[in-house]
Amino acid sequence: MTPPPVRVRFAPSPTGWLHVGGARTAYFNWLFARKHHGVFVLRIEDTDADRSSDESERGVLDDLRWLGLNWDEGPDVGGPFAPYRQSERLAIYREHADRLLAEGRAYRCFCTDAELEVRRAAALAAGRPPQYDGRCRRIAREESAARAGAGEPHSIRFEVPLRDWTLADAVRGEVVFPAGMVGDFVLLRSSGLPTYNFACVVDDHLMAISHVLRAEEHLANTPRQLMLYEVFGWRPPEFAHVALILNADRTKMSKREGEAAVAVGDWRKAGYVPEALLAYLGLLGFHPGDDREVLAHDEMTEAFTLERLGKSGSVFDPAKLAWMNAHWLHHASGAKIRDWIEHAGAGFLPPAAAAWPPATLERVLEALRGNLARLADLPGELAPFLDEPPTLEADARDALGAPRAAAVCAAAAAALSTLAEWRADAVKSAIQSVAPALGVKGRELYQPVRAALTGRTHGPELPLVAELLGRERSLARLERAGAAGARS
RNA sequence: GUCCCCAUCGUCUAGAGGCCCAGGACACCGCCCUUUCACGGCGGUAACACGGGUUCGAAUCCCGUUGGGGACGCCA
Repeated sequence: MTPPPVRVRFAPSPTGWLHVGGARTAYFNWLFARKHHGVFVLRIEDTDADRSSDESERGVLDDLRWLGLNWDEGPDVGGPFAPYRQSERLAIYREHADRLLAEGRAYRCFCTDAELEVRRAAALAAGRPPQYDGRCRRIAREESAARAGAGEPHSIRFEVPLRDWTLADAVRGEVVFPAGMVGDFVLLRSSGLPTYNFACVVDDHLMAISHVLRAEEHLANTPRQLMLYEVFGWRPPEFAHVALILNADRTKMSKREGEAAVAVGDWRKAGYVPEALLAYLGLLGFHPGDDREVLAHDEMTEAFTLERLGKSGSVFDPAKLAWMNAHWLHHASGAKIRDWIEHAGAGFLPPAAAAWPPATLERVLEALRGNLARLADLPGELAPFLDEPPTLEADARDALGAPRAAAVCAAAAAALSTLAEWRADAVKSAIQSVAPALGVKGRELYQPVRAALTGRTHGPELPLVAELLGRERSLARLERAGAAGARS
């Protein structure tokens, strides 16, 4: 028997922003699809009418696009199993619920929220599992139909078979859920909207999903889903439950005071690049099997297997993410960084720099990349190339105030003004040529020059900076520093 | 409370009975490179939760304890 084609899905609920845990789940699914030349489906689980919003859906899709996790089928691009928004599939769920009702595998429940809440609280207080007691099971079919016909609000509950359920999970192995673990659960709410477990199973089956990779918090849902696959006579997909991403105190990662940002959008706004975020996330709970610590998408695709997913939760470490981001920036070409700026939102690039010819911008970015940890550092690092005169930092003011600083700058300006060609190597020799006459070298020579040229005492290699600054600006800045010293 | 899951350096992890008095990465600390900040290179501190088994031999297998987490909803 040939295995079914690989079809995986990411199924966010549009009730907020995209969470880094969701991003990782989406990434794993995307990788798995790529690896097996399968299909990556995006399905919107907007069955919680109160909490779902169009704005949130747009935000989640936008973050996924920013991450570069493109989907083959979804609400915006369509596909053979459309629609991909659960709120547009209500008739399908109703039809399947009716089928179970007719077959006697489900029943109408007329209990109200208030009643259920009271019983839940009582059960908890008495130390019993807070599950539904199944009382509406006993309502006769005729009475049930009559009450429904009279318009009495009701939900449809699944009649849970009392037996053990075994899940063969790709990550956890065989997991047995003992009988009685779950009570009769709701399939269709009184509002007509389906619940998660029901809609999920119906859709996964109808959309021919072959593998479900999702967070471990859904592990306990799986027996419910297995029950539904069985009553419908459907073959369940393969399941792989990925361990959670945790806060520093090892609780499930959530937005809290003093914790790392959980929203993908927050990292985006902070100037992180999508490849770096995914490279970091991809190694939380997954290991490629060798000592590589930074993997690009192609390498991850190649390495990715369900067997190499870990079982225990992983604490999210912002310091390592920061390192990962800096690493990507340090190794990127100027063109790549320009790409990121364009793609990640142009907000990080000062307008004056955006107006440069692309080639100029790329050269400057390539010179600066070693000093960039985040795209948000761009305005600061570009400032010496934009401000005229450059803003003097405190250290730079001190460097220019040093005994021979003004003389060095004046001499450097004189030497540089004779250069035939304005290139980094020539600039370097010219600067060095003034050293013997003034009796300075090393820091004493370079620091005043750097301070005069950039307003700072640190930054990329000095001759390169001078080359990028250009002859006019460099000479003007050095002459100004030299003259300032002469006056004092 | 009940059920399920998990347990190696501070953190991410390698490790599928001898290759491990435990390897890599981040962070931290030294040193080197360097005009500076970074980058890079070299080195260092730092872990098998505990107790019983099984075995010639256990981080690795089994049992228990402890700890942590997740789930138990007309949320997903």
